[in-house]
Amino acid sequence: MSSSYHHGDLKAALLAYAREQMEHAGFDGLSMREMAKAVGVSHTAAYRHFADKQALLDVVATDSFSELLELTRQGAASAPAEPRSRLHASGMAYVRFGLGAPRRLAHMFSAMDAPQASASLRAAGFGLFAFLEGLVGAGQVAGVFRAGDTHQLSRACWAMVHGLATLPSLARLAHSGTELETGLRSAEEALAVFLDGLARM
Amino acid sequence: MSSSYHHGDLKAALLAYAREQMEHAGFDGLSMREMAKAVGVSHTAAYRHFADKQALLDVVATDSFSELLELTRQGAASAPAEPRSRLHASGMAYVRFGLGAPRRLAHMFSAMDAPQASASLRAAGFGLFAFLEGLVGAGQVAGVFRAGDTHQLSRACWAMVHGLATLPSLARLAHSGTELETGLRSAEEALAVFLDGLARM
DNA sequence: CTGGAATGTTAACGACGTCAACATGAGGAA
DNA sequence: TTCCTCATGTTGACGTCGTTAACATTCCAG
Repeated sequence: MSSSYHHGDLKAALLAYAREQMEHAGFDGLSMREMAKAVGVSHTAAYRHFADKQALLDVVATDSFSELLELTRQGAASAPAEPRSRLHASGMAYVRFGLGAPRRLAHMFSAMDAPQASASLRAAGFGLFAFLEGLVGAGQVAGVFRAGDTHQLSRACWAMVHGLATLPSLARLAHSGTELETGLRSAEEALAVFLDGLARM
Repeated sequence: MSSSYHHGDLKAALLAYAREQMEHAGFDGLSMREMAKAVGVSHTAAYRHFADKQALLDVVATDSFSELLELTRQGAASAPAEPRSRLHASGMAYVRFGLGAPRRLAHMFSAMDAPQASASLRAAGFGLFAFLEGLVGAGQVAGVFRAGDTHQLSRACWAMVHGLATLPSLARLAHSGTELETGLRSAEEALAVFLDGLARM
């Protein structure tokens, strides 16, 4: 029967495995050879679909940016149609993503600030920022956010949210119990502080 | 003469080289073998001073936490003796460190959230947080910061600052010119927003 | 002065990323 | 159908890496 000399959908299988294992892998943990074996194919098979390891991981990062954009969009959409609530909701969606997939989030950014980052990866990251900038700008137009350079304020906002999503390594350090719940409660409070500052004075 | 069978201060030389090269190294770039060669010693010599590569990098991270604590301390000390100014100054010192050594900062946190992180590494990270928490608490006692769980507020504060220090990968993405200057200006504004929110209402 | 203890070297092993050469199969052209 | 071609997968090899074991050299305490 030789059910499979050709795997059928090797590319997708590799991406799925990489995305899933990225959290469990100790450091870089996942090697080309191990991924190939896990998917039931011989090492170097992946090279028919990806130029090298970096290219594969870049695609994971790109897809993850799209996923995160979608999550923040849904967050905003499911909130009251009012700037502060929308920004809050999409920020919390971002934080939830980060708490659920911390290593993947870290990888997304470490992949993006590499000089060889692909155009599509950069575009995906920029798309996420653009969405956020739209939310901030809308609040300014509505007169409920402070005036000022929208780009700068949006960067500040991203930094706040990204810090909250990224930092909970420290929650573990600070002897907290339930990691996820603690992280979310902290994020709620921090965002409130920031948004109070963002409000027009 | 055999000027050097024994290097003299191999441990320090390795740490210095690793700290210095961490920024230039592409990915993990720096290998045990390459570091040994650069320092003028044969591979495996490092194993007389460090259990393994992770141990060496953990020491770099630990030292960097101490360095960062010292910088934030100096920042606070050189500011007007008033809570907001002190918090602002030490936050900016943190951001400056992050803009100057982005990969090292990233490494510090990736090292710390590893399960095998050494006790001294965790202690160094916690010391930095404790210092920040002291600044926030002082502001609350003085009545100029909003009331609330000091621990939570401090986490929020750290997240803000850490995001600002970490994110400028995006500045590059957002077609900014001078990376460092832009990052610092953004950080100034973002911190102002956050601190306005932190102020007692 | 001398014999460990500290430090450094050489040689080797297995795992890794990647390339080149080869094998297999799917699908269109005759 | 038959055959050809190209996409896909495999095997084998090379150089590099982290790490260990066995050996060499130097320092220092007795």
